[in-house]
Amino acid sequence: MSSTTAASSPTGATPPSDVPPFRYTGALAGQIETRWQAHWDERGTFITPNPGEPGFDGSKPKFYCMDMFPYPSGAGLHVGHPEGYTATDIVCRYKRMKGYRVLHPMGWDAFGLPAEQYAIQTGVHPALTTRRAIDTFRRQLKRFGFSYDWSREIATIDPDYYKWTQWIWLRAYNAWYDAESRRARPISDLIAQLEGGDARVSMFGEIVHIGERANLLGAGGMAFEPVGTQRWHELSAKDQRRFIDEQRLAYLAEVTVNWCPKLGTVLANEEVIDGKSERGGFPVYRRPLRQWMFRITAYADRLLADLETLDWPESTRKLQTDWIGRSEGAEIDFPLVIDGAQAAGMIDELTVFTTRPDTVFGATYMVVAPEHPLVEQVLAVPPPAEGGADVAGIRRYVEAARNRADVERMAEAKQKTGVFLGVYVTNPATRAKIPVWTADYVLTGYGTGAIMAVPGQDQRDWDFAKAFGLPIIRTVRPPEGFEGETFTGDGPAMNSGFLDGLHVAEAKKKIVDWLEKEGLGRRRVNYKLRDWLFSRQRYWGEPFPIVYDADGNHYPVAESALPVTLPALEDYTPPESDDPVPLLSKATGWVDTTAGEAGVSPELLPPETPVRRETNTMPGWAGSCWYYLRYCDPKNAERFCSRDAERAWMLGKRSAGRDADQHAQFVPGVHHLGGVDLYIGGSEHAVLHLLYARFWHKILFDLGEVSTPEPFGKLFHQGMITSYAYQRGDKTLVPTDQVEEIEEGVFREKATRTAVTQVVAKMSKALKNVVNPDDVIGDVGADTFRLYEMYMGPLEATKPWSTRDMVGMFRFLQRAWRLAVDEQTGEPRLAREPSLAVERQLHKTVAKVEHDIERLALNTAIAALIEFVNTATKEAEARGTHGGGVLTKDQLERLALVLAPFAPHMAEELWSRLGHDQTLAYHAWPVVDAALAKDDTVEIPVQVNGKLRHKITVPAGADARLMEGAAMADERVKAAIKGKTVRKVIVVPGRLVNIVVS
RNA sequence: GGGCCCGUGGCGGAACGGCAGACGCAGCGGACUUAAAAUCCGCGGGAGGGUCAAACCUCCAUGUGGGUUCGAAUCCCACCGGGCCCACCA
Repeated sequence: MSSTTAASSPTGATPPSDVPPFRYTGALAGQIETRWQAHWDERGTFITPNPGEPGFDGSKPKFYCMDMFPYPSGAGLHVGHPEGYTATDIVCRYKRMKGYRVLHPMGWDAFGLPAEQYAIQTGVHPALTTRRAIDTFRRQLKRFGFSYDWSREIATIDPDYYKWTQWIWLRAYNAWYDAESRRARPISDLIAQLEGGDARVSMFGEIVHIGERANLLGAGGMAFEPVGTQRWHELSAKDQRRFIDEQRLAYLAEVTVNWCPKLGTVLANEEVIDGKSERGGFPVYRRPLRQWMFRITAYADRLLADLETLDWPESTRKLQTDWIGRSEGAEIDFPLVIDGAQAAGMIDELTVFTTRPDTVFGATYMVVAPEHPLVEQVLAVPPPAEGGADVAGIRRYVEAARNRADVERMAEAKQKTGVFLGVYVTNPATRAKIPVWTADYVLTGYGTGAIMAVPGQDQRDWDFAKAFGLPIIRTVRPPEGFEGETFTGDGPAMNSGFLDGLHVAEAKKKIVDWLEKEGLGRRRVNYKLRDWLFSRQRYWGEPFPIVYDADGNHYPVAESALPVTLPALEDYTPPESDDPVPLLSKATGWVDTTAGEAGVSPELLPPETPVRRETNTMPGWAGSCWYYLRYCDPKNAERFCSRDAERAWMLGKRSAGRDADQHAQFVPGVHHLGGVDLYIGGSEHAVLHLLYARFWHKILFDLGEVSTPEPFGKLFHQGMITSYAYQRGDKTLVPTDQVEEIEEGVFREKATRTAVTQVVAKMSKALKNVVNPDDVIGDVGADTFRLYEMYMGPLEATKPWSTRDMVGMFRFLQRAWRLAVDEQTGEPRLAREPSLAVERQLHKTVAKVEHDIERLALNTAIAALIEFVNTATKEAEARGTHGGGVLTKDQLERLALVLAPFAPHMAEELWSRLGHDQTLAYHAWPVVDAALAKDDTVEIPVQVNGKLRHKITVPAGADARLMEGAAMADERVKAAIKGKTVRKVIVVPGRLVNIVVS
């Protein structure tokens, strides 16, 4: 018996000899469960055929139901894992009985840092430790009796799997985003356009379509022969190559990265929390580095717009919306005041993005990010030292800003820092000459990396202006008596020339119209979302299918040569360096090869060409971006997923309503939103995984590889399972094993005998309040465990684990068992005649369970089952049928069927004891007789002035007149309204009567 | 600093704007037992009245204070408390 379940466990001890042989004990539950699990495994009960395979029935509606696959850690499952898994299992088992063909797979998100860090310590290959962890997870999951199709099991570390991860990446590498048609297209289309002369290249490296309206920056709507563009054939081969490489959806770029020396890798913005690494909490520094990027920004508008079409939690849609961060505003050009010589190609104007163009009259200075090109230019060609420009000071500031960890920057966030660059621009509205500063409160990645500072209307600018004595001009009149600093509310414009008197909205419109007319600016939508940094310096990830020649040009590995397999290393210790060095560079024999060996197409490079492999690897998110597609066809060697299989499982008719997919039909070739029908996982993935996967899916959709625009039609987050913990007066937590309960609800710390209070906290090893699922199942069985976790509360809620409470679910199963099975003989207990009351209750229960499963209210569904069992048990008591049964065979069968999604092992056992030799997994769900599910008469509360006075009993279908009459005729109601004037009578048929008197 | 969510018995939680506390745990009482465990049955928000005991009756109760409504745990506003997320995004 384990230490985690209290001594009060009903079943843990060896049963004494007087326990009936067929009593439902933990031991019997264990026998029943392992027997049925073996049965399902041997018969392949939950193996799901694909189109073209025997047993596939395309006439059934599809239901694709998926869990977020786990990272198999060495520690094994914790109680949080089975929460979501049990919920999906219940829904899947229910849907099968409802006649759906159900796809319910499981796999492993197996690349990741812990295995690599373990390898650094021990030298054991991560593949080995990961395989072991997977075996443990699989064994543990099977013990829960989840109805996964294990024949579809995948792991992201399988070369057969990551071959296709690399393949999809190559598809993105060989694609570009066509802004005209708003979709990704093969890059060969772009080359054909350029070669055919339909498009040109602007001096800013943008594509200009001939005959279309030019989208050239500052071109002012020019058509035909745009100035400053070049014909494709006028470009050198090198420039052509560079241009094409810059257009790719997966592209290489020198970017400022988040470098984490402790982890020995760079991190995506999403992986940096408060300037520290999400994993480990180590400091993160900014470094310029040449890295693989994903052009997710090209999809910002579609990722935003399509959120509306998804049946997702509101909170998650909002998180993604905020992350994408759309804001409408304008770009405004501020020409540089040029005093000295200006060489060709030098910056001569500063363009800023602002959401408040109406405040441009109040722009008294400018700020650029320390990484802004203007800073480089100032350092290279120092301006005249007018106004105290100090080149050495600028250099010092910029260096410091770059090398400072983000944590430090944030700690200092309130204290504004910056230096004057010694240059000026002209405010296009006021024609005033205003100074340009650099400061780290302006971020390089957002907008243009430069701002116009309006201290009167922006608190950050106000703080900066105060710190450096810069002028402040209010451009919106604050309300009477306003005593704050910056005023950000609405009000009439002031000090703003022709805008004066206009409120913010009109002022914005007027100024942008003016700017556009004058060619000084333009309307602009800006997104917070930045391109996705996709390189990591780790070992345990997917290698890129890329090599470099001696000149540093990159070449893709041909699709036919995939996968590029990860080499083994002798030593996993990261290279000693202050700068990011990929771990794979240690595999010198693998890194240095030839184009032919690496599998580069001979059309791109002669096979003997010496090449160096890309040594960065893909981040942990890569494998999870498309695993739901691989499940559809996990063994396909020709394609990541056959088109038939993809359509069979992803394409489905869905309408917007939550429960509206009940009668969905699979119609080949018809275009619906579709995707996974139910995806359950933690809300910690609300932005990262779920945004990345949507992005990959849209690329595949654009390239014609998948048939739906979104991967996950319906998403649901299960809540966290927490635990009780104990808190001292100073709010520190005491490990659970150092606390004793001295009386009901009163706790104290054993060592000090001081009182502690019970609080709810995350389970943690340090607090000694971690529950091991294996122990619990060993005591009470998987069915009880499943019921307990689903009964704890609403699926989405955070709930504390309480082992003590589990006995309730065990007792329920025991009562259900005793209702059906003779504890002495093991024979079914059958009634000859059904009780009408019990029959009615059964219909009600089936209806309630059905309704609740559809809305994922599994706790109340179980409550309904308990009520039925209690009703039937009482009926048995009343009849005195201790030896015989109270339920007929038919009723017991229906009980087994509705119990099956929740406690599948017991349900199968009952089903087989009732004489069936086939599994109930695909048996039809019991039909509800609506007439029987309703009572003949109902009790109706009668209120007087909204206060409950009495109850009356009326026929179920009673109309308002009948109800009012019955209420008025009731003696007690008469007494309550005696001597008063009835003003109004409100009757809600079937619900209540309210008599308003005075 | 901004945003979102949540406050209901001793505990977990029920409750399309319509009987607050379903169901479970813990507790109490009883049955069975030499006894205990297990099991089964019953009782259960608070205060007061009523009764041998019940039934029953009255008032107060969903963090606090307002509001909307015939009627509010539910909708709106403010505050208090707890949690989560984002955070110099111009």
